[in-house]
Amino acid sequence: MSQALDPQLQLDHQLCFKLYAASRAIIRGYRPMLDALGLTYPQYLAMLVLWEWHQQPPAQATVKALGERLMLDSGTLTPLLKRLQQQGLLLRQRSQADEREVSLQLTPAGVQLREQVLPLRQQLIESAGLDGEEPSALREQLDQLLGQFLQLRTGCR
Amino acid sequence: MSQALDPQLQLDHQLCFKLYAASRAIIRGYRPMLDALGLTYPQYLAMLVLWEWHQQPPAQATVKALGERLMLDSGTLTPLLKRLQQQGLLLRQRSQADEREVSLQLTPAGVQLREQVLPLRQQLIESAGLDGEEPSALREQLDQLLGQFLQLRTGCR
DNA sequence: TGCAATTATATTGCGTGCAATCTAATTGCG
DNA sequence: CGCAATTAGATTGCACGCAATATAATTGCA
Repeated sequence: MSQALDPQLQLDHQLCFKLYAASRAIIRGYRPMLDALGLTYPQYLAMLVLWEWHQQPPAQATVKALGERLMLDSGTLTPLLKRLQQQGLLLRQRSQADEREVSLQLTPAGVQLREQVLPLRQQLIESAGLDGEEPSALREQLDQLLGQFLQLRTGCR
Repeated sequence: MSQALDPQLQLDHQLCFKLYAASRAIIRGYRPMLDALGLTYPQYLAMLVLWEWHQQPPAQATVKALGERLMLDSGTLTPLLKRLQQQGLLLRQRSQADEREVSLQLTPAGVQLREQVLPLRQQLIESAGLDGEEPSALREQLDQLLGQFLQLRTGCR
């Protein structure tokens, strides 16, 4: 009696939903680790970049550069970075050369926090039953997909 | 002079970041379509489920059932559904049999909105250069990944 | 039957995402 | 040089996500 469902519009066929759900599920999985670090998930991503920059300083360690790396804008980053600063993990200061820019640098506490991550991360990977090699194919496909959508964006300009 | 970066903690090696970024990029891509429909992305997902239910009514068309389908809780869904109701797309009413439950049903306007989706969606797919077949492998891998993380959750209980 | 445990939803609070707007600094062109 | 255009951040407003808590209805067990 009921009509066949249009597969185009079935939730379970939507790649977008799979991505959305998988992303949230993984972030949920990170929660024990992040709670131990006292960070939210996007704060953790920002710290990953700042830790990289600490080891290999980039030309400009600014809010803009961080935004490009994480694909987030200042509307998201400004309050997020203020919270990390309040936690004593980093400093935000206007650069003298160009006062429009705000340069970011880790405090010693910010640098030190990194040492807590690796063991927690190992624990997370083990409890999730991921061996770390497995998801590389998935990662490549996501890169490709992301590339397509970024081209779309750029192509629209 | 600079040390080698620990690949474990490089942002670009994090599957979680790829998923997070890809999910947001795709949602950005949906924006023109969603603006035309007057829906946000999670509202659109909710409507996808309600349209399915309209064609194949489930045992219980409740907030709880919707939450299980979308993996969202009432803290997210209650205000979202209130907004859809304000837009005249659905009705929320306590069920007589069990007054704890709130049953959901589309209004005629809610049912009709579906007809606007298919052409807009076709347009989106074309402009993104996706032929619709391509992402099926990715979808399966995401399913697998999601399954792993859900097992993790369930296993913890 | 009575009352504790469970269940479904609602509410509150906080931290994003992101569009839109604002401000201040810098650039670049006539 | 002077001024319009651009650029980097900050701010505002709105809608999620989600943890924590509250409330009301239902279940189930002694």
